[in-house]
Amino acid sequence: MRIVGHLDMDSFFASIEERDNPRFRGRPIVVGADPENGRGRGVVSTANYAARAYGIRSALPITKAWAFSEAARKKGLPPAVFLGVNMEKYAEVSGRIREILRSTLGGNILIEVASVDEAYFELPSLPGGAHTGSYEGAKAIAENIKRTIREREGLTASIGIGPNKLIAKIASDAQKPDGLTIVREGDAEAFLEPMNIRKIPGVGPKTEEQFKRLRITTVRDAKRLTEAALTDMLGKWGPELYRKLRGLDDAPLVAEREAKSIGRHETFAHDVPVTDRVADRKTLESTLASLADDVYERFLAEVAAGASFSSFRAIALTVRFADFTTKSRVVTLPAPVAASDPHALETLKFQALRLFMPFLDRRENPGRKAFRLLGLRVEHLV
DNA sequence: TCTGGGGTCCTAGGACCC
DNA sequence: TCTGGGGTCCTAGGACCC
Repeated sequence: MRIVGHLDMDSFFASIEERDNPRFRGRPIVVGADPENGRGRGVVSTANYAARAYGIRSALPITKAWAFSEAARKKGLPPAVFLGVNMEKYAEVSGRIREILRSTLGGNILIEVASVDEAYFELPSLPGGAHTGSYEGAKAIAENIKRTIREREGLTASIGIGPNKLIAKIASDAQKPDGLTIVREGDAEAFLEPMNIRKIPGVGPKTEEQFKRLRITTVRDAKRLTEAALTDMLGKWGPELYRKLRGLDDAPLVAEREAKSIGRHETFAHDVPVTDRVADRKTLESTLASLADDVYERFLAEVAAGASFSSFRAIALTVRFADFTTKSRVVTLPAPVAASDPHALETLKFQALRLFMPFLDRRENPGRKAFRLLGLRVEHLV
């Protein structure tokens, strides 16, 4: 038997901003793109619970968030406060929370940092299957973590405890915010059955749509399907989902994740047309160059910080057109480019440009569509 | 009301080799 | 005289997650 915990910070970015800006305390707060009075480009990153009451949530277009806020204002409610994403600050807080986890849990408890605002931990079990811990013990640990985060950071977190990562993660979401949900092994199936199929990590809009056509909305409904039927439907993911629907998951915690690629992409404030105008060409080329600078800088920083890789072998370019169609082009180089190579950045810029040039051309861009986004990524890190 | 930016993983087809 | 089977690498696209 395993005992796994999942810690999930509550509306992390927005909560940090609310904490750091006392004048916004209690107000709806939206962290994300600049709304530019309703004409902004981009989406909501995080909304606090007051903003969610207006219908504002993560991934919502910022224009729509603005409209919701305006609608509330016209009803005499406080409008939302819109703030940009200060990733450096959030990463710092994230690091301190990681330290709280480590010090609270002690040395022999495995921790997996899953993202800037999520982490798993697992209580050690003995080879025979007996357990050094218990669900009661896990509950005390979770309460201690939550209390310490509240005292030291002034933030709330939700924690789920279960027999595996899957159940722990779904449990942490079950009673947000400031929740603590414990699901014992024998209760896992009953816990999942009434839930919407979308609660299973890995089931997104497309899979949901496939299920809808079969009149399936809940986990209980989906359990009607045999493993073979799910495999026909979803390929390799089918058997995995078959087990997840039954609360089964043996994925181990991974203490140290290493990057497999490093990239950056940028949406233009206004689409850049394909013209012969020098200014437009300059915008495209200088954007590519600055993407390359950033990617290379971050790649170097990773290497310097002791990553297991020290070179890249592939370069990928992403182009998104005004109509949102997206194309990618990858080149795998004959030999890896080392971080120490004095021409590494030059190579990156040259290859980026080489991959991009055809998109200015009728062959790769017959409609002469304007560019919405450019992206650059180094892959195949070795 | 048009749809960010950082990623991971999977699929499928073609080239190429034995 | 029309076509095998296994394996690897590469490329493009898409689903999904936070």
